[in-house]
Amino acid sequence: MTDSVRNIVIQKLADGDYSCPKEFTLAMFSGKWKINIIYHLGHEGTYYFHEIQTLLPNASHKELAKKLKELISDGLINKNVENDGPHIKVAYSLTDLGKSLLPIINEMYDWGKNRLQEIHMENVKFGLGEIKK
Amino acid sequence: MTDSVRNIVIQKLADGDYSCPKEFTLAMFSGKWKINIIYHLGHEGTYYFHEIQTLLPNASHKELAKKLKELISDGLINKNVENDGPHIKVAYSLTDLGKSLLPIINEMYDWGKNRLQEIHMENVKFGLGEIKK
DNA sequence: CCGTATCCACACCGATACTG
DNA sequence: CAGTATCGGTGTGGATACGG
Repeated sequence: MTDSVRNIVIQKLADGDYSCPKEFTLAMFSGKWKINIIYHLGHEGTYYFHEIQTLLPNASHKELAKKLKELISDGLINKNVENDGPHIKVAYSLTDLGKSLLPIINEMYDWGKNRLQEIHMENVKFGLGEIKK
Repeated sequence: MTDSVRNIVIQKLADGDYSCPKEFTLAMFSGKWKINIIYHLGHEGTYYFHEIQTLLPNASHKELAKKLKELISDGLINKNVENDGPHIKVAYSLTDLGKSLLPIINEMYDWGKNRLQEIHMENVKFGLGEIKK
């Protein structure tokens, strides 16, 4: 998904418009890969940038960096630069604010899992001709 | 926000890829105005198309119709056409599946409300110079 | 190793207008 | 009243490359 909600919300805040709390929350994790980043950091702890890359192999280097930057500016994750030898390693982890989002994301996970199972079963039945509908 | 998650998820389903339940759920209500539509229908019941238009005055006629159509095809809302006199009235309401999404949206509302209050207070304090940071 | 810039394709969404 | 088509501006995100 894209991210236009986030820009709209940012604009609203700049205008002193504090309406629509649910859109604000949605803006936190809509935007490609964000919900996955939060989920992984929430369930498995700290990751280095290159580790996140391997966790999300389809995410481009550029977008990952961009989304991590946005998550930082939204206060959801921390960044920690380690000067480890010749190269730099950057560690990311959830802030307390980021952690407070986990219950919602977990609920989304559960809802989606149930719904996907339903759809899958419907498709199988449909494919076998057991349901005409 | 935009809607590309939804297309990605639809594509995944077509490919038999049932991974990433949280992205699937996210795809249900990301897309401009969708979360507001679900919220209103969930809290206040059935609305006619033109009523939804007045509830969301900034939403264009076209996008509203499009998003409602998507919500129907996702199984979240029902459509009911009434032949009421010279003109047609179309009533929309949540399905049981749509209702099952309300706890998540309500949690998003609460999280956003709290967070917006925090931000607002920080800004006020910052504006008054009470916090340097 | 990590961040950012450029270029480009494409999807979204608004305004508008036309149909039933 | 409700749905759809067209056109055009704009934002998103991928590939690639360069800088720190």
